Amino acid sequence: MNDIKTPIWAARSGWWERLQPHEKSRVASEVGYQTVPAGEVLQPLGEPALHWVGMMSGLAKFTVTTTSGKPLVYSGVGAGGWFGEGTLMRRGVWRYQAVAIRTCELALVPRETFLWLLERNILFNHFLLQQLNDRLELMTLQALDGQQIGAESNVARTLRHLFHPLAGANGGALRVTQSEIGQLCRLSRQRVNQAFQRLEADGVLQLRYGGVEILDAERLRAWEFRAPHPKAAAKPIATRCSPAVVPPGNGYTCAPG
DNA sequence: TCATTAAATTGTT
DNA sequence: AACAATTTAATGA
Repeated sequence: MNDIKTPIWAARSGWWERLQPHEKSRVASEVGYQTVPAGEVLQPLGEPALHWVGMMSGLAKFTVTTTSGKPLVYSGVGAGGWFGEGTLMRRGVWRYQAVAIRTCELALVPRETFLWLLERNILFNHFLLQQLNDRLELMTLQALDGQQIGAESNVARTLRHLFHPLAGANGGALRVTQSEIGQLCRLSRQRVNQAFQRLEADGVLQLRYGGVEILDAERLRAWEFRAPHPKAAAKPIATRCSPAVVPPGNGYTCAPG
């Protein structure tokens, strides 16, 4: 009775070990599986979300359709990642599309099972909070793209987001081509290649054929906030004070030069 | 197991 | 975008 069948995706799921034994057995007995070929959607837009979706293998991009009709890629998910919890929690319909960049093998946890865990297991809730917080930070930083953020920061952020679920597993090896990274952060493959080489020169990763190996996760994270132009970084807001702007005797002093 | 070929991916311009 | 070089995967002897 106590022999719980451990699904093959459990080790890298990030949340399986947080379940009680009887919770594990329910999930293991109710989880479903599906394979989605490259280029097809993982979940039908506009229809009620029926499952919490886990990526056993493959790579997918999240897109929304803008008013101009063109799909806008805003995030991605790789092997070990799970998505759909937001839509499940509000018991809503899919408002975004997940499109398979490569063939994806999915694990599907039924909605009722997910909501059941959500109501009873505090450790499971902590996992979801951490994941939602990660995604919130990811998108907050995306607002800075093209402004004070360089391509290296963009690539570093996308890499961290993708390999986070399986950090530690595979020693940080991530099977993602440079072209696929380009799709996820809307950069040309060439620019991604350039960014990769700079990151490799800094020692944060090792380039491999068809993937990368993360060597230093902390330094990779530091790249997310590095300014693109070191020269123009140290510019004070005001270098000179004019008497017309700051009248004398108000307590302010003017910095020389 | 090895050699040959095609396909995929990378690095460069 | 185009090109050459490199790596992997597939095939058959």
